[in-house]
Amino acid sequence: MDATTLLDWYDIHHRDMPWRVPPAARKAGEVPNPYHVWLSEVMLQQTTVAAVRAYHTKFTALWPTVEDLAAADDADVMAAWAGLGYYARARNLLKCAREVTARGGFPNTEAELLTLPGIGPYTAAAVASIAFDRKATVLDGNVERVMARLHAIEEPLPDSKETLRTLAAERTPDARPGDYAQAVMDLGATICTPKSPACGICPWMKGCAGRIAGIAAELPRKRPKKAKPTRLGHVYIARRPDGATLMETRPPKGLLGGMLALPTSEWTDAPSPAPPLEAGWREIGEVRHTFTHFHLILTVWTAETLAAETRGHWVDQADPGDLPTVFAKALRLAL
DNA sequence: CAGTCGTGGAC
DNA sequence: TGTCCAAGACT
Repeated sequence: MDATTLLDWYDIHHRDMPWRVPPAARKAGEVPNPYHVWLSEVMLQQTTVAAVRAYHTKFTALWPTVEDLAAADDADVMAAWAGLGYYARARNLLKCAREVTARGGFPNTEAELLTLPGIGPYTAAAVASIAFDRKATVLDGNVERVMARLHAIEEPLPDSKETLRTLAAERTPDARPGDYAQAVMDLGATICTPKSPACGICPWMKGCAGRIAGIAAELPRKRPKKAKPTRLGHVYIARRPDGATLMETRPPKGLLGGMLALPTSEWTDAPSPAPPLEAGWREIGEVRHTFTHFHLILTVWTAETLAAETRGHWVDQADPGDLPTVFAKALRLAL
């Protein structure tokens, strides 16, 4: 029921990831690459390991060092991030890479890391511990869940967050803080899962108050969420005879900010007017997509050519892979 | 502080 | 099909 028990479990059940140094290699003196660790932690924010793997591999191949990333074109980085979601992360990733490069490398303390763009309390603790072996307590969704169950905390999130943070800090060991941080999160991801936790094989089952009380699977409690509204709009795919597609770069802030996109109408609660048919627009179907806080239904229109575009620019080889998913869906419908 | 900000997989 | 949710940050 202590950190050593968990580290023993981690030594056996460690999961390989492209950015990780396995515990055996770390004990032999191998040091993590801070750039790889930072990149992985930003990508992993609210995102599954399965989704991150390919993107992490792609990014380190395109930009092997943080200096390479700092020198990249914004549009190339946004295109490479397309499909991973939460695009403010990509914008902050570039800002952070440029700051780190300007100051000659990553800072190696939690407090200094916290001052960088896109690095909040979780990521600062994760990079400090994993990349630099500093004692720091990570508090992510996994750790919140594990602590809530171990101590049978019934107060709902987010009210209980600071209590959970204190409990997590009390358990953090002086030795192997990086491995420990990854071990707690792995425990949450593989054993202490949100639904039907595998308490029977948990290295911390002895003394878990939530398991003993029979309420582990119900924790952590959470305040009810708001319902998602549905918004409606139109998306326009204009193609030239040579195959070029009219696209635009979205404004630098807000939803899908800075991303390459197809032109659309406003997205409203009530249906908006269809485009004038004399302009040659043809309806080819609809696309449904759900964002974090609303559903979206877009009517998809195509036209062979427009006399003169009023906005955007022509892209010769439109690639759905360079677009946020909602636009990739619409483009695939037209192709 | 509560709202904003994506996506795909699990159930 | 709908709901939940994943290694959160920013405003």
